[in-house]
Amino acid sequence: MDPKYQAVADALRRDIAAGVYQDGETLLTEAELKIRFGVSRQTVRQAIALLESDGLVIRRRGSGTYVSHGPRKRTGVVQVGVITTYITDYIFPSIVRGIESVLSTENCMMSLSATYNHTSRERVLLERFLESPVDGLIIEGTKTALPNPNIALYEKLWERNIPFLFINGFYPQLHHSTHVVTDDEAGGRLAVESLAAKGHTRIAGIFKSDDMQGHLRYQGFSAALQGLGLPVRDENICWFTTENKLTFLGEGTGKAFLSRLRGHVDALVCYNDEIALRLMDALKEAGLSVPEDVSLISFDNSAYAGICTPRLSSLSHPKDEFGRIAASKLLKMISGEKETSSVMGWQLVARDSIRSR
Amino acid sequence: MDPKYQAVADALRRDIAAGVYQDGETLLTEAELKIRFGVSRQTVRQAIALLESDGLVIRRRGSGTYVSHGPRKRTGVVQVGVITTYITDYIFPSIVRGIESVLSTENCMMSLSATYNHTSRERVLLERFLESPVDGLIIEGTKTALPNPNIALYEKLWERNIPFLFINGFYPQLHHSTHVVTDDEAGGRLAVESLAAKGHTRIAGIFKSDDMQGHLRYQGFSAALQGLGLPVRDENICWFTTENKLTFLGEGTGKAFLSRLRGHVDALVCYNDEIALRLMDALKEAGLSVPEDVSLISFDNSAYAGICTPRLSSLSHPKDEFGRIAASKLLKMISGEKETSSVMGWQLVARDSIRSR
DNA sequence: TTTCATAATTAGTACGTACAACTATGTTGT
DNA sequence: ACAACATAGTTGTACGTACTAATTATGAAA
Repeated sequence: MDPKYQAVADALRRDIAAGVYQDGETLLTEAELKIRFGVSRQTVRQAIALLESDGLVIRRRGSGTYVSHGPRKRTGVVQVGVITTYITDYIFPSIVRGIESVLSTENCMMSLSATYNHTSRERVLLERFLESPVDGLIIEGTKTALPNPNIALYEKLWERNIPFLFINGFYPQLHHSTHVVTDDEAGGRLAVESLAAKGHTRIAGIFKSDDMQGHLRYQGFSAALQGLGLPVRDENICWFTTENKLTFLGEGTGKAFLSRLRGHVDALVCYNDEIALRLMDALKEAGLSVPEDVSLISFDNSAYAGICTPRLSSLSHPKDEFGRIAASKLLKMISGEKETSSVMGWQLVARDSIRSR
Repeated sequence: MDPKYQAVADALRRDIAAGVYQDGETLLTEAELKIRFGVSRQTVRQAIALLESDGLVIRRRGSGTYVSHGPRKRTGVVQVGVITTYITDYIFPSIVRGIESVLSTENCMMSLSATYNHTSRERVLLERFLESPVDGLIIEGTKTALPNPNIALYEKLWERNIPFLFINGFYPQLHHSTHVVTDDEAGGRLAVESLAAKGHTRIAGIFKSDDMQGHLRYQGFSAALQGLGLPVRDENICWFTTENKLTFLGEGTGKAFLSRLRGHVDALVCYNDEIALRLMDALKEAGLSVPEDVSLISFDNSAYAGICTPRLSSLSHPKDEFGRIAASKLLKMISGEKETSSVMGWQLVARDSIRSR
């Protein structure tokens, strides 16, 4: 037979599960329970200790024992999980620094992990965060242009009442999710218009096919071309993916795209600085010089952009600020506030990779 | 004042940490403890309950209370805390990436925080990690050349059986701590010898005064000068700190040091690339050119070193590897193995900042 | 109505006692 | 030599009492 304190704890567990007690309300004092169950106060305390270690109730000296039947328990330190595609490369250090700068002022700890843009890793990470729960998550979507196989896990986060927020890319399948993103469609337009303003008319583009950013930048790109009455040729568009980004310029369609440039194209819109750098190498290899033969514009304004030769003209967004906004938004969500999504604009940082015609 | 059961628990934790009790052996019965501490058996039980929930002891009814002095049970997800001075600047992204690459293959989560080289922040972080415990910690020491005010917290980690490991710098006050560091004394010697090999004899140095790395590099620096029969002049040494690193070259002793260089000094050993870059700016300002007027060698071989003009000759250590070694060592410590410290060597990456005389 | 002091209420700490359940060990009987 | 039993020692459960510390409610005073 179970000991009495076990029996009392079980009875209380059942009551709590059945919803006998309201959420934040105090419904059971030790004195009352002592009478109700006909046991000593010590035994009641022993039972409640079990519930407390399960996180079902919270005891507050002088006040009462509260059923924490619902959302969050906010015990001192707030645990925030951050899932990005990469941690320490490219523009991510800046974003992470922004996030950290906000979290460090609050009483927060940041658990950082990387997906390397693989949904399989995203799945593993989400499962870990579900197993040892956090108070909130900041997530950079993985391959957001493709149907995401981990939607069920995100819905589990919803059920567990763990707030989460997307940065850079999010999943359209998940309705009403909050996100902090750049206005990539507008960015695509701005890139084309910046080139057109310098007299370029034959404009090609390289885009990433598995990210929503790639699709949107392409969308803005082609919309702007149409708006300016410039031709949109399929053969002037080159697509790459996470998996072939290191090699696509040297093989298959990428190689064909490159060899077609001379004489057909004045300017190129690049998905981001990382690819722009690879492209510049490939162009040099092919005997084309930037910006004399081809002008170049890209996205992100990473540290590389100001360093390479020629220096890259690149669209910029405030990366630290980006992280700070995301972090403070998430903290508000954790404390129960509703938050709406933010969309941030791009600004051209003009350098040497665009030539006037 | 702490309640008695807390005091008893703390005393027992200390004893266990100090190795008073053998591992599997039962060494403490409630009756004995009751007499030893002069408290009631209930109070003893309350204390032991704390130890048990920490996994330090195991109670077996009818048998005794056993010190489980060994590895803690690896239940599911392993939480690893990482405390560095900075997260996203300089060489830290590489180190963090190394750590992450190991942790991600195991079932680990990484909680990342930065001290910005302030012991007050180190204190806050350690308190947080004690409050919501992790399975292990990788810590970069803060101002390791100065007496550390948070030693008591580190000893608490010992008592709690939470393994921790230092990288880059550690605290000599903490005996028998494990660390993964570079051989800074040898580095200091190598820097001087590399300059001397190019014919430099009048060699000055800039070092950080609040890190042990600074002291050791200086130690190797001056030992090498003496070994080569070269003069070691105090006025050829410039010290800076975390707090004045942005400004010291423009004021006070730093300014005086700079203005003394011309005509008195052939070559400079710099604490690291970050300071070397600032120095190069200051030298240009002062009308001195590198390497024509002054040769320069520094430490860390950061990404900057290959980019700036002139490109910096810098001592290098494998930063990713550094993080990987630290992480896998910690994981072994978490599973109960004893680990010894590692010291890694430096290798000169020669570029353009050293001129032959 | 606000402010402040006080009382009442509630959980936390600490001690004590008694007995139950279990384990280890030694003793006895076969 | 082996099994059954008894016993001492250990932790677990349960109750009781008394007091402390924190919070909340109350009521008087301003």
